[in-house]
Amino acid sequence: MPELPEVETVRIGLSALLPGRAIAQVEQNWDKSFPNTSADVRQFLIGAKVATVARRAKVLLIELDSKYSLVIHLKMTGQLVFRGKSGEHFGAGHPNDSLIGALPDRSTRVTFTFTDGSQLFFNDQRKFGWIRLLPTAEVPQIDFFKKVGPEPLSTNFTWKELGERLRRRPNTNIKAALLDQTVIAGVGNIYADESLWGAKIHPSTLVKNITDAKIKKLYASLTAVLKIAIEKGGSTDRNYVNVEGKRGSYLNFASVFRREGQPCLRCGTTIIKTKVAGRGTHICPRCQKL
DNA sequence: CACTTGACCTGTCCGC
DNA sequence: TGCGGACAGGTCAAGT
Repeated sequence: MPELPEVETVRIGLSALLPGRAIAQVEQNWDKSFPNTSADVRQFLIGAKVATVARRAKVLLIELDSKYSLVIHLKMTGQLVFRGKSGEHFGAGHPNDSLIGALPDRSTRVTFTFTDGSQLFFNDQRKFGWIRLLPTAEVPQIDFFKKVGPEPLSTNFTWKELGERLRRRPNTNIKAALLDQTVIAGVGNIYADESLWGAKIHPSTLVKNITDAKIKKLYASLTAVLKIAIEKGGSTDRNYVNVEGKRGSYLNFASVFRREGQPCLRCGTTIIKTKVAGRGTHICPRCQKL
């Protein structure tokens, strides 16, 4: 589910809510969602205060004042929903806009309760997501962070670097290369399809057959799509919600994702859905030719 | 080694 | 309505 824009939206939400709050209690009903608890919980989690909330790739980092951090991956259906103690409302808009009802519910895997009575719920229908508690200094050493590629929206990420990194996978198709987190961080199925449409590249095109001119276009469309998606609060296809339980609106502005059967916004040709790199893939068959 | 496929899970939707 | 199968936004491990 959540890709870079969705995780960034959650990070922004948590950054406004969590710092300064101290954890009083942690409950879980599915051990695999938060495997390393026991002794660590008591020593470095209970009583610890949230310092900052950061993001790298699709991973959230909640840094505590105990020199430990909560490392969270939402995978396909993870949600982090914050609730004040009864009656207390946080965030913009009406609380009834939340897609999530009373919590905990049947998809709640972990519940963090803060000393002021507020709560953070980790919901995860498919149970693929996870939370780890690690010493903050060791976080960059986990396998995923050692291998993950650069942040596409960082100021020093250029079209040339995108090209160099993509071309380490010359014989695979461009969609699989974009989805490969060791090539570039944070791109998933939605924004791969959106950015390839923007650059008029067929997702099955082998990387070695893509020109520099096309790489430049892809860089421009990818960075633009990610920025717009963050502005729109991400994409809600099925499960994704922000920390208030509300949907993101990017799909109202999407060019191809979930628009099969509808006209291409450039040429009017009907958008089709196929399968590339094992994933549902949306293309304009006229704008994106092999 | 480069690349692709299956597994991890639950829930929903579609065709018979 | 019931039931089987396909599919869903991610990432690893295992397979070719």
